[in-house]
Amino acid sequence: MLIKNHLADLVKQAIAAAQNANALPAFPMPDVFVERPQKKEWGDFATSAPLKLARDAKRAPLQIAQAIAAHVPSDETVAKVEASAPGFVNFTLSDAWLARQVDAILAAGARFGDLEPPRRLNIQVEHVSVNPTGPMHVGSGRNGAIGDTLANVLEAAGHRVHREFYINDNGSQVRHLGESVFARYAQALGKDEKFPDDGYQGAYVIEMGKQFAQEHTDKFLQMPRAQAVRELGALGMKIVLQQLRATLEKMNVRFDNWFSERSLYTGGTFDTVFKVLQAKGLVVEKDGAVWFAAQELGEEKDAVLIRSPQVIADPDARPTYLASDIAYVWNKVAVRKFDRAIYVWGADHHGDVPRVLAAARALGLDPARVAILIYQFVTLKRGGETVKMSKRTGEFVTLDELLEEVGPDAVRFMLITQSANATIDFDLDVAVKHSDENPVYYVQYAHARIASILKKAIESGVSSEDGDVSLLTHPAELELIRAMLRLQEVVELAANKLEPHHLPHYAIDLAGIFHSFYKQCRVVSSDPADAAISRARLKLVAAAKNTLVRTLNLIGVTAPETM
RNA sequence: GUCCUCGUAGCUCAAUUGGAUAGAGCGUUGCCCUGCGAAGGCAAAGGCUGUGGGUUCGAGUCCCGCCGAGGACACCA
Repeated sequence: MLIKNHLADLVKQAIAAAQNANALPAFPMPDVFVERPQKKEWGDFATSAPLKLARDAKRAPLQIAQAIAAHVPSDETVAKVEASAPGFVNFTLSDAWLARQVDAILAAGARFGDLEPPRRLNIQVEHVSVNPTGPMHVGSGRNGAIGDTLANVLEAAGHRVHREFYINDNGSQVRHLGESVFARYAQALGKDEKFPDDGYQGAYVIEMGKQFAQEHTDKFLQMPRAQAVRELGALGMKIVLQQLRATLEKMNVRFDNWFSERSLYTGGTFDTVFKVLQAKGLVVEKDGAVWFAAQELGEEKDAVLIRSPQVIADPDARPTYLASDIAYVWNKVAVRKFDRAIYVWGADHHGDVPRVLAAARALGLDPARVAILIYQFVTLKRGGETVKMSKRTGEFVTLDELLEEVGPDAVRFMLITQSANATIDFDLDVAVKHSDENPVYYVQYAHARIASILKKAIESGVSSEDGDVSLLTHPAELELIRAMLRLQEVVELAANKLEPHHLPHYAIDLAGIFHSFYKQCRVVSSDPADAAISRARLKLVAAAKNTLVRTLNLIGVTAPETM
């Protein structure tokens, strides 16, 4: 159980006890929240409950705080309870209890920081899901960093998590890719084929054209053009998907499943949801197209589900992305029965959120089971100027290039450190030049330092065996323990609010507190008189390493032994 | 024009259901390595939280107006 929840219980007990003793008047038991105060003088935890109770209790807040403080039952975790103006109750944790937590952290090992949720949920995190038409750009990298870290955190919070990449293999983008590959392929064979105006101009398409010309000679020129475009598009997409997978793995992003959009049609899911919507009168035909009557559900306007034959000749290509999205949400929630389906979408899709949620409602799905996390864009700057990015023109900095220049750990850390709803301004010159000063190295350095201490201890024949943690009484030692114990709260916060950015901030804090401890407290000592404290501190340092490793793993970056 | 996100130290960003004197990193200035990794520590300077109102015991956080940045408003995805 989280300490703050335990303390909240103590506060409730104190309120009841104070009421029994007539120190407080009768009023219904409120919800009590305990939080971290800003100042050390205010202890480890505080509650502002007295301020909130003032009205109901018809007493001055400070008076209520004093009554509560006086009736908090004694508890092994708490050393001091104080009422403080204007109406807080402050808790200071017991030094002895804190010291004991070092053994607890070591015992928890790789599972330290895990929570036990009231109910273990099946959660799907679908993220990245970039069109498989070319190399990833940095924005999609942000998507992957957010999605994967979130998935890690939800697992730590005690849930079962399924990571999925949604392959847009049914849209016009893939057709454009096929057209582009076809043109490059024909050109590679010396044919004067016009490159489509809206084609993908990147060099990777030229490469594919050459490759296919070599592998298949003129096979695709011998078949009907439409068929060749389709088959080359499929081949091209396969290659792009392999590249995407490779790029994502560099960033430590992996998926349990790669889900085909097309399968929503071939597998009959779309037909099913279409009939459900039809039965509810939410499907209308207009101007030759089939529309989703979103207005009936309070949305601003209707949206096309299936385009008219006049606009798109190929029947397979007529459904819009919205048609797929509706079938997909049904597949996630109704068919695969995920308790929660989390989407990670870029800001350019935020306008689609209400329609998907409306569709979920229309299909009788609980909208609370669907969460769509929107993140803002990443803008790159180089030489003081914004780097414009467009896949069509092929002018963009790829994620691969960034990973190459800056390094996977730094990229992932930077993409996750900022809250999703803030845009990221990424100065490439600075990122490359000052990469040594990236916060991720600050954290990793703390880890490497600990690894070095542990190595030194082995060389010096000092062991943590039988280390007595009750000897850990130095303020810097206790400060470090306090910092380690915050991990669970950070996991809870990040999981509840779907805000993975809290993790790197915590990691920086923890590393800083470790560095400060290191400066103040000698761990491995050659003085025989220090033998006992050395053993205890080795335990402390091992616990700190455990905590750093866990935090870095959650963020998805490595914890190097040496740097 | 309507909607979404954002505006906090010189720069990049935090700030846990609205809580106490708004915090880090980088940069700047000054200290600290002849015992565990100086990719480090300690200290200083730096703020009317874009702006004007409002809500209340209390607002960076909630509401309204204005200014500024990015995004969305297709039979594109």
